[in-house]
This record gives sequence, structure tokens and C-alpha cells, in this order.
Amino acid sequence: MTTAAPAEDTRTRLLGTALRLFAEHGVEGTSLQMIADALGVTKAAVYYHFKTKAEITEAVAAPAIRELDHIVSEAAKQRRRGTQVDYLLDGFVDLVVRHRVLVALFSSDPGINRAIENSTRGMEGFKNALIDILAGPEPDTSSRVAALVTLTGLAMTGGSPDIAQLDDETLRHELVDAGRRLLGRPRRHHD
Amino acid sequence: MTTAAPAEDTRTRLLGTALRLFAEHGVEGTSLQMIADALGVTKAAVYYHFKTKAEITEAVAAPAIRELDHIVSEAAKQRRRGTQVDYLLDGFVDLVVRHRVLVALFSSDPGINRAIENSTRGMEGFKNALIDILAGPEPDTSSRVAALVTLTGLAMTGGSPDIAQLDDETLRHELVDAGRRLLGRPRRHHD
DNA sequence: GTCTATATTGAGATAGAC
DNA sequence: GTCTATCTCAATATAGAC
Repeated sequence: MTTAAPAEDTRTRLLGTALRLFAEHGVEGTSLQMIADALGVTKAAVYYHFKTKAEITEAVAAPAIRELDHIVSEAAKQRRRGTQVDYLLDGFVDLVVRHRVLVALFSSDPGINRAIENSTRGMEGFKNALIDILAGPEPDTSSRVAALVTLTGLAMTGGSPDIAQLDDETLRHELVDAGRRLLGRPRRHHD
Repeated sequence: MTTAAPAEDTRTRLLGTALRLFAEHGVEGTSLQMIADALGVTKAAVYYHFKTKAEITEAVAAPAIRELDHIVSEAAKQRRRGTQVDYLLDGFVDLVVRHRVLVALFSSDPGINRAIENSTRGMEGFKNALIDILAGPEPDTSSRVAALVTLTGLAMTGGSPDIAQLDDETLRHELVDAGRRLLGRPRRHHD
């Protein structure tokens, strides 16, 4: 491959910049002018890469959505209930750690939520699927609350500036630990 | 008192309506037009009660801010560490349960956050004070993460539509329970 | 692929009548 | 206390030159 290298680089930079601004000001609080300024280009240049603001929002969310969809499907395939929970928790935390602020926006930003709505499962679908697995079939109130606290707590904490300095491995370990305590899963031994 | 009755009623209705819309669309995603329409009045009528949108946002957040400030101060006065944590957790959960969606916005909405910024402690001040008490002085990484997961998880869960049908007493009990598990506090006996 | 320039809409906000 | 009417500005979005 002699070609291909930095051809669509601006598009990628744009998505990274947009995510950073979304995290700070929210999707509705972020204008295309702000994104353009941060990139050092004009609004028109932004419109060359994406036809609408909604398209930018969807493109920002898409990778994590796809991964989350895959994690849920794989977790549901596991045979034993405990394994399903373990698989989902590990996968969800891994997603949170690698995407940090993005997954936090899933739990909190109405703009990002609208973007998720037009995706594979839709926002409600995702939340229900996650809770179904974590809380089990026909769950009691305690299990449902515990599942909700886990999902929102882990997501929001992963996006918090207070833990931004933690390396991925440490954060992953701490979040899984917190999740297991909440869900009543036995403690794991670690090296 | 023969007077006083429904004089400022619109102002109160306005704050309730604004909160409901803020919870659904976020502060930035809620226009004064939307608030006016939901109230059945015009924008100008809204401006009679509040000079700016920021003033509305601050007025919506103010009661919970004051209560949270009081809870933090009282918790800090307790002598033993364990009592401080118990006091703060109980008080925080009670606040979450009574205000539901509002406290969730504290954790997630940039618009509400800006309003908190111009208050007694400011957003950073509140978060630090809460974490200091929950995680203790010079906390290790695990304690800090656990404190963050607790605060964000409880707040977001209290604001979630998924638990809206739970009565206050049940929700309070479940949230305190989840918080104690996360923070490693011993289980409580209940009637 | 990025620019200047502009159309259009809706936002926050004010003036003044009732 | 609420209305109509209006101002100003910033937002999304498009057209067309370079």
C-alpha cells in the first residue's frame, strides 16, 4: 500500500474533537462553530465531512455501540447465569475503560441518546438487555436496583475527570471489583 | 393569615415544569419556549418571573443544593469515621429519593453544573467534600473509585425512569443497601 | 478539502399595552 | 401577571469560488 495513509485524517480528528467537546458541554451545548474552531477550520469544512450535526453525533457513538451490541450478544450465549454476569461485567468495564467519557454520555446525554435510538437495538433495547442479564429473569427489586446502580455508576465513574489519571489496567480492576461487590459476585483472586 | 394563598403559584409551577423538561431534554436542550408552552403561557410571562434562563436553572437547583450543603456539614461534624459515612450515605440517599431526577442532573448535566458553580461551595467543592467523607483522608485508589461509583450510581439510579414506580421508602432502602455494599459498610438489620 | 458568503430558523431577551 | 410585537444574535445548513 503506497496510498491510503492520511487521506481521511481530518474526519478522525473531527470525531475526537467532537467527543471531547460533547463530554464537556453536552451534545446540545456544543455548536458546529465550537468544533470547527477547535479544529482550526470553518463550519463549511465540517459540513464537507458530515451532512448534519446528528450524523456527527451518530458517528461519535457508533464504535462503542457496535462493541456493546457484541458484548451483550456474546454474554447472552453463555450457558450458566454466573458466567453471563461475569462476561457482561468484564466486557462492559473494558468498554468503559477504553472509551472513558463516551460511555458516560450514554447514561447521561439526551443528544447522544437520540443518536443511539436509531441504532441496532435502540436505547431502551440496550438498557433492558443489560439489566436482564445482570439482574436475571424476573428479578426482584433489589436485583434491578443493583443492576442499575452498577451500570450507571461504572459508566459515570469511567467518564469522571477524577480518575482520568488512572491507567487502563488499574481502572479496569477497580471497576470490576466495585461491580462484583454490588452484584453480589464472589471476589476474584488476582496476582 | 387571610391572604398569601395562591399568589406566587405560577412561579412554583414553572420550576416544576422546568425540572421535568430539564430531565428529559437537558438544560441546554430546553428552550424558554418549551417551558412557556408546557405552562400554557408565553415566553414574556416566563420572563416576568425570572430575568434570565440561568436564573431559572439556579432556582430549580437551589433547594437540593442547600440540603446537600447541610448534609455535608452535619456529616463532617460526626466524631467517628464510620458515623460520618453512615450519616452522609443516609442523607444523600434521602436527598436522591425526595428529589429523584434533580440530583441525577447534578451528576450529568453541564447546564445544571454551571448553576451549581455559583453556589456556596461550587461544583468541585461539593464533589470533593462528598468524596473526602466517603473515602476518608488520603484515600487509596480503591476507596476513591468506590466513592465515585457510589455517588454517581445512586444519583443516576434515583433519576432513572426504570425505578420511578418505586415508593420512597422502598427506594431509600434499596439505595442505602447498594451504597453500603459498595463502601464496605456492614449490613444493617431492618424490621 | 477548505474557503467566503449567505439563507433561514430559533434562541434569549426587552418594550410597552392591557 | 400576562399579552403582542420586536430586537439581536447564534445556530444549522447551503451555494459556489478556489
